[in-house]
Amino acid sequence: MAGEQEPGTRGLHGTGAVAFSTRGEYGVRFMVALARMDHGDPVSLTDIAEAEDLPRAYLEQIVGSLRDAGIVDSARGAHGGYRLARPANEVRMGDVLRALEGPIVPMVCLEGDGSACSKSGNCSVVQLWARVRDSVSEALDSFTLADLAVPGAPITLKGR
Amino acid sequence: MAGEQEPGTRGLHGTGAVAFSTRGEYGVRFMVALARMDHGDPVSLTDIAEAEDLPRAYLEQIVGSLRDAGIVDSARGAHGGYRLARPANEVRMGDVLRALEGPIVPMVCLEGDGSACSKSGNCSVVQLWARVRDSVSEALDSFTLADLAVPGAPITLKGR
DNA sequence: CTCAATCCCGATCCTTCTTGTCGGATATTG
DNA sequence: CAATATCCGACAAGAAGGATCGGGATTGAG
Repeated sequence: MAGEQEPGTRGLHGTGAVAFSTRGEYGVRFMVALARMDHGDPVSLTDIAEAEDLPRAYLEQIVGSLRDAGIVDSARGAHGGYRLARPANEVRMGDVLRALEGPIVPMVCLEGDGSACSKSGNCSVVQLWARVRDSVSEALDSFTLADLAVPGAPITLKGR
Repeated sequence: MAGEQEPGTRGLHGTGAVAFSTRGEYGVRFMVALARMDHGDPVSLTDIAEAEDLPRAYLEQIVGSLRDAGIVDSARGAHGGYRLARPANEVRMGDVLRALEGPIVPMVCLEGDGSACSKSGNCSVVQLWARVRDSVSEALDSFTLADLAVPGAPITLKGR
């Protein structure tokens, strides 16, 4: 019996700036668990939710984003469940996080094509936000799912 | 002139993940404006709020954090206002953002000394979040206020 | 065919955070 | 003292986050 969780009990994840929400946390934990449990047959959401002690119904919503992004495949019906759409070492964590949380956009003025900023062109501050955005993307993409799913493996750093 | 702004109208800044709030945006814009206007005498909040078209009362709260962090000095009374506590080229933007938004903590398990994570030690995912945190800090600290406050923007088209 | 196991999907709900506003207290200058 | 500022705490509307719920659609097994 995974203890019932009350709504809005947890608050935001990460007390300060640049925080990912539980979508990011739960989704990543789901992916890691799936990568470990995926041996060919689909793994059911219930199994993963229990293994990771996550609210099943909520996780269902989150995994929908991963499916829509083509990161996992789903199979309906009895003995259905989820599988990795690609080998774990071909799944960049940046793709996972972007699917879960949307684009990495630290400030409005970087949205879309950048036309949102009225003073585009002579605004020097935008370079700061752009640098942050690129740094986060690089950091996330320097990990693959395989890096996180292997139990005892030392993390080998790529890039940088 | 400065049109009244209604509460909660704007929403979060940055549509996706890793977004800074308006505290970060307004605070940085305040700092840049102050750096440009600071010629020895204190600059009043009203002047800066008007120049940047920001809600004055709200900005007042935000600037309080900068004062508490020792990033700006304040002078009360007539002809009072704010001054940079240090030269602009000694003010790292990381310090500014941390003062405004709190510590850079992408995920709860990194809070404080890291003891918040129950499975600390054998959790490989924490390294992902730590990398993100460090990347953001480095990116922010690679800029000083002087980099942003210079009038001729760095990368815009070069005039003469 | 029926049934159980699953994924799928929309609606709803409560809480917390964000984004302000307001009114007054306090300090400083002239 | 009067004018000008910063300082400070309380409060409020709205958005976003974090889930729960109920049912619908699919599939495999007996």
